[in-house]
This record gives sequence, structure tokens and C-alpha cells, in this order.
Amino acid sequence: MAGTTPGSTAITAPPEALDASFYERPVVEVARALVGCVVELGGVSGVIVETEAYHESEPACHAHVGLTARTATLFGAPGRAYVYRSYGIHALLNAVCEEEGVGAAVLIRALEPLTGIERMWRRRGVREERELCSGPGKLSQALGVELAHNGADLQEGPLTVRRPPRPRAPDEIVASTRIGITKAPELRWRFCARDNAYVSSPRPR
DNA sequence: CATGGGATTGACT
DNA sequence: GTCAATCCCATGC
Repeated sequence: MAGTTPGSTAITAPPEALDASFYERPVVEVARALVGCVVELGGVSGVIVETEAYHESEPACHAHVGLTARTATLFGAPGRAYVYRSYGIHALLNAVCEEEGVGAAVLIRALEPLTGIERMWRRRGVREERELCSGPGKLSQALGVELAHNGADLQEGPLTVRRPPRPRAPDEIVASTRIGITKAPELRWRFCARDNAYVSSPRPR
């Protein structure tokens, strides 16, 4: 609709959360598409500026070992959260991709803070805004993502992913190798918003 | 049942 | 640059 309906506000309604069909395609494609989308939990949100793709066909992916208690979520329905504990300390947030039965997910690695920033400061206890969400463990702490969110539907909420407020052009996203892994290090499955200050280190060259 | 390894972070040399 | 914290869970005896 081109005009504003009489009696309605001029503000466009927020877009719906992404549905399962968005995630039910090649995981590398989804990883690139998620850069610029918005993750939100309980009013705290940020724009995704960095992702990584993981697929059962390569050994860095948890699903590479097959279906176990740990990987069940990865093999489940697309559009759900896969949250696991890393190094005994951090809860890392992923979005399950591809069709049910295929183990694949996108790791959300960094956000540009958008809303609820006061709560991010309190939860993180850091001095620099750059430090709020510039890493997968950091953003989970800032948003309040916990292991209990494992398997949660990212469309239904409360943990949701929405389309970007303003779509990014493809050339604003740079591909590079993944961080912190020892297996399949050659795959360039990390996607970052070019020159964005909130990307985690090491930054892509 | 014991062991070992992380998709990290922050503190320190 | 180095390194430890800390816990889930896969693997092997």
C-alpha cells in the first residue's frame, strides 16, 4: 500500500521474524544472508555483522560425528536455535539450517547493538561499546541467551531473527576463513559486514 | 566410570 | 605474544 491509512501511524510495522523457509537452503547461503538481520531477545537486540557456516560434511561442524544427544538440534527442523556451551563458560548461538535430517547451522558471531543497550552494559560490565557484542560469547551474555534456548523456534520467539531494517548490498559483505577452529581451516565460510567496528577479532584482511 | 577436548574470553608477560 | 577458567558431552576402558 502506497499511502498511509487514515487513523494509522506513519511508522511502518516491524517486519515479521524469518520463517523456516529462509533457513531451509544451503547453510553458506544463509550465513551470508543473515548479515544485516536483527537478533532480539526480551527487547535487547542487535544487527548481525558477522556469521560462520557449519555443515555436517566438514569436520569442524559438531554434526560431523553424526546424530548424538548433543547434535540432535542440529539435525532437527531449520529455523531453530542451536545453543551449546563452549569452553565451559560461554553459550554460543547458532541458527539451524537446511532441511530436517541434515546437520548444519550458522554461528552468530557478532552484533552491532541496536536496542536495550543499557541492559547490555549491565550484563557485560565492560567500558567500551565495541566490547558489548563483538564475539559469540559476548553477544550471548549481552542478550541473555542461555543453554535453555537450545531448540527454541526463532520465528515464534522470545528469541527471534528478523529481516534487516535496510538490506545490505552483497559487496558490503566480505568472506574469509573461520575463527577458532583447527579442522577444515581453509573454508572461507566466515561472513563479515565490511569495515564494521563491531566485528570480532581477528578482523578479516 | 574416567578422561579429554573445545565454534572463547580476558588477564597477563 | 601466552595462558587458565570451567562444563558439557563424546569416547574409550
